[in-house]
Amino acid sequence: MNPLSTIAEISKHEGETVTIRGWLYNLRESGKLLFPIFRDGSGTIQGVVPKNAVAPEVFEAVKGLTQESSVIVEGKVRADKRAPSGYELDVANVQVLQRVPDNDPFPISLKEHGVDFLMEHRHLWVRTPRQAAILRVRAEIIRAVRNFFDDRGFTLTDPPILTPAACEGTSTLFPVDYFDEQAYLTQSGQLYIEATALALGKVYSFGPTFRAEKSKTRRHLTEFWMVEPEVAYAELDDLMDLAEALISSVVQRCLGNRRADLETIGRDVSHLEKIAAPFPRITYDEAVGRLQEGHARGALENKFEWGGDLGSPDETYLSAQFDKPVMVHRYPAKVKAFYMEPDPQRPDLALCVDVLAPEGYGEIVGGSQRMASYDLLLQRIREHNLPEEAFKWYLDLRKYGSVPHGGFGMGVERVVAWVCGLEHVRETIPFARTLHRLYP
RNA sequence: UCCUCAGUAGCUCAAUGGCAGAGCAUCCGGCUGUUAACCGGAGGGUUGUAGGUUCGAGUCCUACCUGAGGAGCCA
Repeated sequence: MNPLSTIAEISKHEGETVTIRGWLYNLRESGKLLFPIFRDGSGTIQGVVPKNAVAPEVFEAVKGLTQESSVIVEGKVRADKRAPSGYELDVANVQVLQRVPDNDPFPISLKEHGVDFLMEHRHLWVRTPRQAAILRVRAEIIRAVRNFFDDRGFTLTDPPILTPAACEGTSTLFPVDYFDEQAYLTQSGQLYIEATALALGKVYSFGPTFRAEKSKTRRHLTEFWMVEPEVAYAELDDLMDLAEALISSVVQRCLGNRRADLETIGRDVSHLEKIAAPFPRITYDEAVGRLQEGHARGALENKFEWGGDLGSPDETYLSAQFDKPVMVHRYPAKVKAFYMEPDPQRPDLALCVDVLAPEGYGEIVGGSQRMASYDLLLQRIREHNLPEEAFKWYLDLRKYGSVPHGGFGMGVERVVAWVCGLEHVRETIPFARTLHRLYP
C-alpha cells in the first residue's frame, strides 16, 4: 500500500508513489495526453496521464472525467519546473468514487460568476481555491485570538445566546419564542462577561452575535462572530494597549503562517507588514478637527459638527490618513452607550475607544471603560428608559465590590475582510447571513 | 426606511425602436506539455411580472417583484 499524502505535504514524498484522496478540480486534454488537476482541501496538483504509459482503463477513467468527481489517485511525485507548486503527479491509477453527471455538471465553472449566483451555491463555492484560502485565514485569525488571550491568563467565559432583554437598547433584536415567553438572540455578551470579569479578573468571550438591523452594506451581516475581552481594574489606556497588542499579534500570525493563502487571495501583504504597535491614538476632538479640515478642502461632502457620531465616510477619511489602525477615543457621552464611564476631566465625554482599520475597512473594535458607580448607572438606565427590572443583576455588580473595569468587542468578519483585502464580509464566513440571504 | 443601479441561454455579458447574439459550460470530433489550454461542429430563449405607447418594444412609459451598492445603525 502506498503512503497517503495530502497535496500540501506532497514535497515530502518526491520520487515516491503516493495515494491522494480528493476531487477533480479541472481537466485539460490533448489527444493522447491528459492533464487532470486534483484538489484535496489542502491544495491542488496537476497529474499527467500519457496514453502509452498507463493501463487503458486508467486512461479511459480520466478521459472525459467531469469537474468535482470524487477520486482516489495513485501516482509518483515528480518535481517539475513547469508546475506552479513545483510538483506534478505521474498518475498510475485512478479510482472514481462518484462521477458528476455529464448532463448536470458542477455549477461553479472556472469562469467568472455573479455574486448572487455564487452565494446561492455557497455550499459548492467554498470548494474553490480562493474561498478555501479565506476560510483558512479566518481559522488562523480565530486561533491567534484564542492563543493571545489564553497566553495572557484570560479565562474563556461563554455568555448566553438567548437573552431576556436588549443589552444596549439600541439595536434591533431577533425575537425568539422561549416557552411562551419573549426572548432574544444576543447582540453582545458584554454585560454578562462584566459579571465573569469581576469573578475571574481577566475573561473573554468568543461567539456568534445577532443584529436584526436592515443594513445592506459590504460591512454587515445579521449573524457575525465577535470576540470580547473584559478586564477588572482596567482603565481606558489599558484597553487601548490590549487592543493594539491583539491586532498586531493577529496580523503577524497570518503573515507568518498563512502567507501562501494570502497570495492565493491576491492580498498585497505590504499593507499588513506595517501593522505593529504602537498605533496612532487621537481624541474625538482631534478627529473632529481633521474632519472639518477635510470638508474645507472639499474631501468630505458634509461638514462635521462636534457632538455627532462618526459616519461611515468620516471613518474612511480618517483611517486613510494612517497606514496603521487608528484609535479614536473619548467620544461625546450622548452618542455612546449608557454604561460607559464619563471622563472625570470632561464628564460630557465617555471613556471609550473605536479602532478604525486602514484601507477603508472601518470600525473593527469598539470598547470602553464601564461605569463603576451604582447611582450614576441607575440614573442612566432611567434616562434611557430601559427596563430597570431587567438590569437588576447588572446593577448588583456595582453594589458588591465595584471596581474600574472595561473591555471591547472585535468583529471577526471585519478583521478577516481587512486581513484578506476583501470587498465584502460575506466571503469571510462559511455561510453568511445577510438581509436577503438565509439559504443555503 | 431612504437614494442609486441592475434583471436577456446553465454562467458572464452584447444587441441605434426594426431577423435575439457571443464567450464559457454541455454534447460530437481533433490534438503527446496543457496552464481559466486550443481548433472545428451541434443543441440550447415566455428578454423578472403585469399593463401601456407604437406599424413594430429586450430597448420608451407606469406599477410591481427580485437582487446589488450606498446612507442611517453598528462590529
